[in-house]
Amino acid sequence: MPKVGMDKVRKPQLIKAVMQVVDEVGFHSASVALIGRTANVSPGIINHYFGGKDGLIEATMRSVLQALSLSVRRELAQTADEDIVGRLQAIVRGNFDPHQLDSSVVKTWLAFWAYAMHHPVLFRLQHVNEKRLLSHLRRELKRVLPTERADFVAKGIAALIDGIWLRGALNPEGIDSDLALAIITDYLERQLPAELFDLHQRLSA
Amino acid sequence: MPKVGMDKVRKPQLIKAVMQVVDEVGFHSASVALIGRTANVSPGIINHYFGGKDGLIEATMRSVLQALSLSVRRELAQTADEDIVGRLQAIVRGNFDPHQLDSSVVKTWLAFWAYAMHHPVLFRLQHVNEKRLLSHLRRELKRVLPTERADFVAKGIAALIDGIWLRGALNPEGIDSDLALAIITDYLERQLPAELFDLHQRLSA
Amino acid sequence: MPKVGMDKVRKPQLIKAVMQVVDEVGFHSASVALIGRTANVSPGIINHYFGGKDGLIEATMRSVLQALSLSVRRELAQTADEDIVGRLQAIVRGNFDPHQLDSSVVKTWLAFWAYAMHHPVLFRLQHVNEKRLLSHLRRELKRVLPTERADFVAKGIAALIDGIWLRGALNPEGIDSDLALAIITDYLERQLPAELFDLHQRLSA
Amino acid sequence: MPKVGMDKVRKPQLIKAVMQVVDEVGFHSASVALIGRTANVSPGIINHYFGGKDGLIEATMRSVLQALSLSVRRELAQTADEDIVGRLQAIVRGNFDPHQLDSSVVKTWLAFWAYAMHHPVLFRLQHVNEKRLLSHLRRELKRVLPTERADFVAKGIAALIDGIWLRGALNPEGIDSDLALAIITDYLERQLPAELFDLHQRLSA
DNA sequence: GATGAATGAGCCTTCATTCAT
DNA sequence: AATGAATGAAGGCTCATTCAT
Repeated sequence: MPKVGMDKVRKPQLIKAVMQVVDEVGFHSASVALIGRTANVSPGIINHYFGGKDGLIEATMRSVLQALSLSVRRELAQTADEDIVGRLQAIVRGNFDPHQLDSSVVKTWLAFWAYAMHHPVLFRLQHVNEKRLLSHLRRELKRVLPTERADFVAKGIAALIDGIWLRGALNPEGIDSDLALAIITDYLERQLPAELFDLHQRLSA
Repeated sequence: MPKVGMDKVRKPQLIKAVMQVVDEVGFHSASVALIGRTANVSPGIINHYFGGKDGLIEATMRSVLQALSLSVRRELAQTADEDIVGRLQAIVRGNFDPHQLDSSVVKTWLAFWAYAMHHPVLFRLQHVNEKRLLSHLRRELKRVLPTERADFVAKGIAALIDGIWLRGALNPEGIDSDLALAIITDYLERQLPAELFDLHQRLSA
Repeated sequence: MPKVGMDKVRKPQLIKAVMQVVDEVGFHSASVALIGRTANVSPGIINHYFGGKDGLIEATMRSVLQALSLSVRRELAQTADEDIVGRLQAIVRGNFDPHQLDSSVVKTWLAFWAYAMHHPVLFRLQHVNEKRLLSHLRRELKRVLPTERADFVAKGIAALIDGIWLRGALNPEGIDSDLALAIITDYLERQLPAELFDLHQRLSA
Repeated sequence: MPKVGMDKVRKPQLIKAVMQVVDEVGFHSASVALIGRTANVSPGIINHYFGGKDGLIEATMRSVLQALSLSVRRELAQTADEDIVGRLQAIVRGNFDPHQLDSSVVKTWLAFWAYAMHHPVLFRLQHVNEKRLLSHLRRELKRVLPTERADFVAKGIAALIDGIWLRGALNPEGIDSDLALAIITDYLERQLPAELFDLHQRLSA
């Protein structure tokens, strides 16, 4: 009697194990045997569900990307459409979601970037993700800035998000999401009309 | 007597080969056999000069870090001490030196970050490097901003530098150093007194 | 489900292959590749079962030691407790058991000794073995000789056993176990009271 | 101006280094690089003087064999021809010469035996050595015992010599040459006419 | 669906040997 | 005579993958 729907159980279980192993020993030491042991399954099963190690790696990367995308969309969904400052901050908060700051997720991201450089599928995935952040930011900024300026500021905010994230990831003290929000809000205050902040104040109250 | 002083020739030759291989096939496929072949030497020589693959990797990382440090110092040396804006821009230019934007260097940096997470020696090296950027920025900013504010702005600039660099590295179109300078100069203009820019104008003329 | 209980099959199979290879090409040429080929398994399996070549070597040495110990105990078990001469001869016969004279076993012993000098674990194993022979001999001799004399004679018999064995191992004509028994029995006749031999005669009849 | 007669200096120097290295790290870890370093010469020189590692090993073995032969001959030369017991003891003393009990010599012997099993040249050398001991013993014994008996006793003495030597080599407490002489003298007393010992007493006085 | 024994290619490393100097 | 840089084959080991159960 074969258990049905084991996909739903095994796949996330293994993806989580990959991140845990990457956290503990690094991507370069993440063997199928170790991942299997961490997930309490046999190494052979990875082939069964993912068609090989590469499939598992790819699925893990997709999972990380989706989690980020979900975080941002969840934050945006909770913010009024008129509150442009709030929406920009929501995008920032989504990128600094506690889950994204988890050690295993952070290390998986770092490994992901290095790995993606030589893996067309992952590279494209990552590029889509990168453009999505920019597109989210631009959408809001265009409502209050000329297109060209909106592009410019969007790139600034995106750089601040990724830069703060990266520097925190490489720092023993970790990522300080409050400081991230403070730096980026300060940036916004100097780029956007003051009225938007008054509006934001009123809507948040 | 055998050839002497080959250290000076072989070590840079092998370090360069590492970066070339990382560029071509990725860090995870950079075997000593391939590195040796790329450098036109036998694989065994790596042990002779670096005591093993790890020694070569470490030496490569140190080389990359030193090159960056040198770029920044070179740019700073060419800028007048009174020209605070110019000095901040020099730091930015140093970080976006053409050599740092070379594909093989970019990929080595990415690999370096992921690898350093699980390699205490490299982690410390990388951390020193990270703090140095902040310290360079802070030194200039403190001359015109209150300490606390200088710290805050230094973190912003550092984040912009690393963020723009990272996003460019992950982008098929590469890193646009002119745009980087524009974004960061724009940031500075909104953080620093206008007189500093007038002074900069005069000194650069 | 995969085949279970292969330990019981593979381990002795590989240990036997080690001895065969040592016999054929010598300890210094016994590579895991050759051992694997001899056992008709892949070289990787040695890691699976023994954790590495050293583990296999160690297991082989233990096996050789245990076989010797077993031979002696088997011979002793077949001899009446009162028949002291018979028991001493049983110990000798155990040491010259046909299995111990097999070319592959002989060469493994020789390699073992040289190797054990620089391998603490094996050295201790070998030392325990060496003391056990002495202890077996002493136990019987003390029943008919003063303690000090029993010690002295035990050392003589042990030396004769090992000396005859060694000289036979290094001799193209091999080990002559009948001669061994004759030489040692002659030694005993000159060290022990004649009545013991009369008793032995009667009990053997 | 090439130095002449360096053979006389370099060869013994390297042979000694082999034994020292075998003592320190074991035969299986005695690389030419390590031997060269120990002898304070470059690794390449081994080829120059011995035509390769094997030549050096072979020369070392020959050296060990010759030293033993010399020890025995030296002891015999100091003993009166009529003193048969004394001459037999001289042979024993030669075999337990302090130089033969040196740790590096002991370990070289052990390695030698294991290695000789698969090296025809060394095997023959070692066999000649083995026969020489027997022949020395037999020559003396035949003067007082029937041929067949002399053969038998010679084998007993040879076995005692090698057995005591081997057991001492494998024992952390080392080889006790006084005990060796005591055990073998005891053996002789029970195999040879008492008058020979009286004669020995008188001649030694 | 799941196991883990088994494979064999590929890795890093060691090492005897060669050779330009 | 002597060096030691350089080679490249061979070693032990790791690991993704396969497959009988």
